Amino acid sequence: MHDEASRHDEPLMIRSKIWIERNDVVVLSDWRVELLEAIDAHGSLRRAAEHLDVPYRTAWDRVKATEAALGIRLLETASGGADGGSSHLTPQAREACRRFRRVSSGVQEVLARRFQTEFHGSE
Amino acid sequence: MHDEASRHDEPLMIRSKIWIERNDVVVLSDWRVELLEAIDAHGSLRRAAEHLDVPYRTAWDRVKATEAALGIRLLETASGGADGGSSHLTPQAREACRRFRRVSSGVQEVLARRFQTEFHGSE
DNA sequence: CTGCGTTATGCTCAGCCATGCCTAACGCTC
DNA sequence: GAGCGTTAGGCATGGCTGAGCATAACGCAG
Repeated sequence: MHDEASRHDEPLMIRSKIWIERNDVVVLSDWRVELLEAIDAHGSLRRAAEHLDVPYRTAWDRVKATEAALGIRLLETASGGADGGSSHLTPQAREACRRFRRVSSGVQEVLARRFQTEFHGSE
Repeated sequence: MHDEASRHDEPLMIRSKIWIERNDVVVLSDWRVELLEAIDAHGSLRRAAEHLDVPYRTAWDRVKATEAALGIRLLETASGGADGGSSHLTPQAREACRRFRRVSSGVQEVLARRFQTEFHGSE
């Protein structure tokens, strides 16, 4: 033990995660919303995945899991064509993202401010 | 696939985690603070562990990890004696808990209120 | 009809982490 | 000194998750 990997030269950081679940399974999370927004921005699941530096397989899994948990269709996809294919968000997907953003907005900033006050960036 | 475990009869729930880390290792978290407070309340690591329904081994590991990451001594322990032994928080441990509580206080309530507004308890 | 890039999905494997089991030391009581 | 309950820690194991690999289908361009 005592690998001493926790060197004390780096500063402390406050972090947080926010998600929605049902029956102990994740329905929506900040990361998943990021993924959906990246898909929307790139028009492609594959490009979104590599933009977030996560395997395509993983990204696809999460989208499917989210669709199942949320019970709504999130993507309108097309395979084949000049560009190989595409993925776009459904209106309900965009609405879900917006709602989630409204729920979680500002929390990290509040935490960062309080953290600064209590731990003043060191310990 | 499609194990259909995500039945839609149960309501959605908003959840969150808050923690402090350094160099990607957890230094303090809401769960760890709970553990420390339970130790303080019971005067024993073992009783705190079973109160939180977690193996003693795990609880002890987390305390040690927290001490290492935080760089301060958290427990004053004694083994042997009439009661078998005891664990009590050091003043610095209590101070760390208080600070963390001040940082994270109220967040869950705010999220719950917003969540209620956006998803009104269903979907 | 061949090639290309994307969607879609199954399968395997490795790594991590929690859990559990075991042992030792301690110090009080009887 | 035997017993008890607690702290302290080593070690094995099992399960879950992510990552990687493989494959098929699709539809347009050339």
